[in-house]
Amino acid sequence: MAAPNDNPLIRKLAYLHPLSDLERELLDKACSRIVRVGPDQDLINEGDRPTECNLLLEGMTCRYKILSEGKRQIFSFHVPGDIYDAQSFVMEVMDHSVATLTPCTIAVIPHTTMVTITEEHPRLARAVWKDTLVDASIFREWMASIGRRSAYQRLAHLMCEIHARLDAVGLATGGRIDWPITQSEIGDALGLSLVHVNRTLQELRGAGLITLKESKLVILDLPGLKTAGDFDPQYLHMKARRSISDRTGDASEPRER
Amino acid sequence: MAAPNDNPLIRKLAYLHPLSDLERELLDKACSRIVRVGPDQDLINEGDRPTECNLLLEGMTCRYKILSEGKRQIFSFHVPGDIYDAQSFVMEVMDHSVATLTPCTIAVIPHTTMVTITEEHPRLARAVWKDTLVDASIFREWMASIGRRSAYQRLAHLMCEIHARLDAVGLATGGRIDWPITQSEIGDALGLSLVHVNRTLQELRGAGLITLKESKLVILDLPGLKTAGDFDPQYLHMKARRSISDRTGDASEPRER
DNA sequence: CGGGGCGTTGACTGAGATCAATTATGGTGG
DNA sequence: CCACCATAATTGATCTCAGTCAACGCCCCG
Repeated sequence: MAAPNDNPLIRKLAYLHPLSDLERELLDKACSRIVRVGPDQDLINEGDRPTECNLLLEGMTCRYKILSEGKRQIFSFHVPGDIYDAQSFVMEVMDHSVATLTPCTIAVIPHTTMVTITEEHPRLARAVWKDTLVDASIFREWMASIGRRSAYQRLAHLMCEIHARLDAVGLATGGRIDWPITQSEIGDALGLSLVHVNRTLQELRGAGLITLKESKLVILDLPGLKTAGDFDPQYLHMKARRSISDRTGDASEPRER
Repeated sequence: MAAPNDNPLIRKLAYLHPLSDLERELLDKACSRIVRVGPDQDLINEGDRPTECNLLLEGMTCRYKILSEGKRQIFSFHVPGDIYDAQSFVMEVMDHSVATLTPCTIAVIPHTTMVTITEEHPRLARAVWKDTLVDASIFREWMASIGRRSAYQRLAHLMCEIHARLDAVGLATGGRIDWPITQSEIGDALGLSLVHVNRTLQELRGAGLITLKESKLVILDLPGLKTAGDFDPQYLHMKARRSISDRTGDASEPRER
């Protein structure tokens, strides 16, 4: 966890916004404490007043809220490089919760450090701000999915998104990605019942677009899946055209898991 | 449009985040050019690369996206005091459009001004940042509505939200607010068909919760409507308990349309 | 080897969509 | 002041996608 380019946050922010060496170093130093957490653990709860931000280094988390009547809505899934609670740095009280889906490795950044860094380095503040705005853009796209797309489209769209985001941090091997999300969680994310998710998944399999078993999703036909999901990655605001896995000169050592 | 406290943005930001007199003055100066626009006009389109931000002073606007198949999803409605395109200052390309619902008065703030102000006044930057995060929180709540609430709950929830936000800038007279939103627009915001919106509105009327005609919404039973809509205003991150309309010293002239 | 989590399947139900008119309503021009 | 037109609201009939209920199988783990 030492060399700046190892840090997936830096990789991602640099992707959104150019960073100087000084800025990279600052960011890297900010991540002092590293924590490991098991699966299905709450990291933050609605109503909390956090004093630190968390950067996901490994694993997957989700944000959610429990409504009255016990229904759950999942707002987003998070991949390495995401500060899934950046908002806590600006807003006092959490209006939703965050939980792990898998075992996770998390870097902790005290708010005090965030304040110092962002007040002294406005460009860095903008980079983090931009990251929170990309979040908001993703929320909007999900809203559009839930509000106006069919179950089949929603599933396909979600898969394309997760694939694109994992690919951006080098965690997609071709169309193959980790998929630790249960059908019940997919349902709560997409506003569907678990039964209907199951049936829709089978449609996607039947159409030859995907394979999904043992928490591994293989996208057999990415263009087909994008079409099926009405997926246009513009809302993710990723600049580069080539996926990170294409770049050979980048010298971030390819690490196997 | 001269005296700082006339500016609904300053009123709202101060509401979120304490501001110094210097900061208030800076913000007020930033709003140089004032524009008037008619109803049902696009202000910004998906794909645009704006060079200025817009502060809504009067009227109501919405953000939306047209999906393939021509379906529309409305992401939010905006009331005076909202910088409905603050994100354009940080992200180059618009991923959605903005349109007026009513005739609007808008203050234009060049990005260059925004950059100067926010880089020199990090606290102001945080105030605007916070505003964009409240936006994101609202998106999440809408997502929860569309994904997990019934049509009846969604309608009630939306009405409570618009009421709360208008009240926060002094534009609610008791339970009475302007409601320039057509049933078709409600449908596109809440993921419902226009026909079903109509029927659900009649249920709300029948339950004695509201009255709605001639673009005026009267909430007859606010606690009842909140219960019906599962509405908890925490997600709006408003600090004050009292509504602005309670404050008598504020002297914002009651203006008829 | 028993139990809990996850996935799968079938049968039935229902909230909300769609289709198709019909009726206000609010301008607009004569 | 009134005819006219477009937009918005309303209503009825029908259909369908997705939810609910209820089993059952699989697999991992204690």
